[in-house]
Amino acid sequence: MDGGGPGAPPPRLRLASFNVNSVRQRAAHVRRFLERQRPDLLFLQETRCRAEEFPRLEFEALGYRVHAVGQPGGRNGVALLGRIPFEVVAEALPGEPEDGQARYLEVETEGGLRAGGVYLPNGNSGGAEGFAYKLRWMDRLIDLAEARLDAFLPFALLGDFNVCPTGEDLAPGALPPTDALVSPEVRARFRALLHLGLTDALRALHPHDRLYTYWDYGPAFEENRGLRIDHILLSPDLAERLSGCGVDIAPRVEPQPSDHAPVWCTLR
DNA sequence: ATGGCTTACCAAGTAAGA
Repeated sequence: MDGGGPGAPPPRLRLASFNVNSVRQRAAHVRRFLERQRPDLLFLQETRCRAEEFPRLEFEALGYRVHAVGQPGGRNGVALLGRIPFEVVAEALPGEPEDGQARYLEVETEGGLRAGGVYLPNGNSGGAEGFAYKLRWMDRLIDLAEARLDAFLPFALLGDFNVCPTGEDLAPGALPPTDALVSPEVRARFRALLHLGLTDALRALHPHDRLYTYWDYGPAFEENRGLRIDHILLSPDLAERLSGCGVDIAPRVEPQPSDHAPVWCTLR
């Protein structure tokens, strides 16, 4: 039923992504999410610890393999928790050898799936150079996605893209029009990813819903003044298999939450 | 249009997040 021999259908997969805003502060939220949803792959962003500081044991106890990519200083950080075997293909986005920021992790799973976890620069800090870094990072991501699609790999990108793709993807007035999350150059680069042939999974299944994945700390959540900045992008063959996709707000309702909520999808 | 939160730095006040 679930994989196996020649001609067998590929197994059903659940993929998810969660910006945790410190995995050491949010380990219990992640554990409850894993227990409830049992994703096959969960990409984390803003883990904010070195790899050796990652609280791997409590996830391994739930049957997950853990691979963390961190950096000194308590910034950034990405990781993968996987219930299926995987091999790490990349621990950084190619194209800028001096880039020491822990923002990308790519794996190949047992079933031949290529999946990349993304923590795209915010672009509002660091002045002009901070914004230029965001644009360069997106150009590098476009180059990488093009190469993966040219190779006809079943390919998925999941993570915090720090982009509201359209005006439908943020509450009215939630951001000033000059913000780096809604800038025309940033949105153009996000569209360039889609034009390569990637599908925005959440919008594919919920084209007109008011869906957010981030709400500022404070009254923003109860007022539903949010942003849709966490995304799952699927190559054409994976998009054909897309059977469900959503935002899980349960971890955002729990005490001491991350400011983001997880996004997930199911592939038949 | 921001920091009114939150976090990591590490012990007081920054910097970053979005």
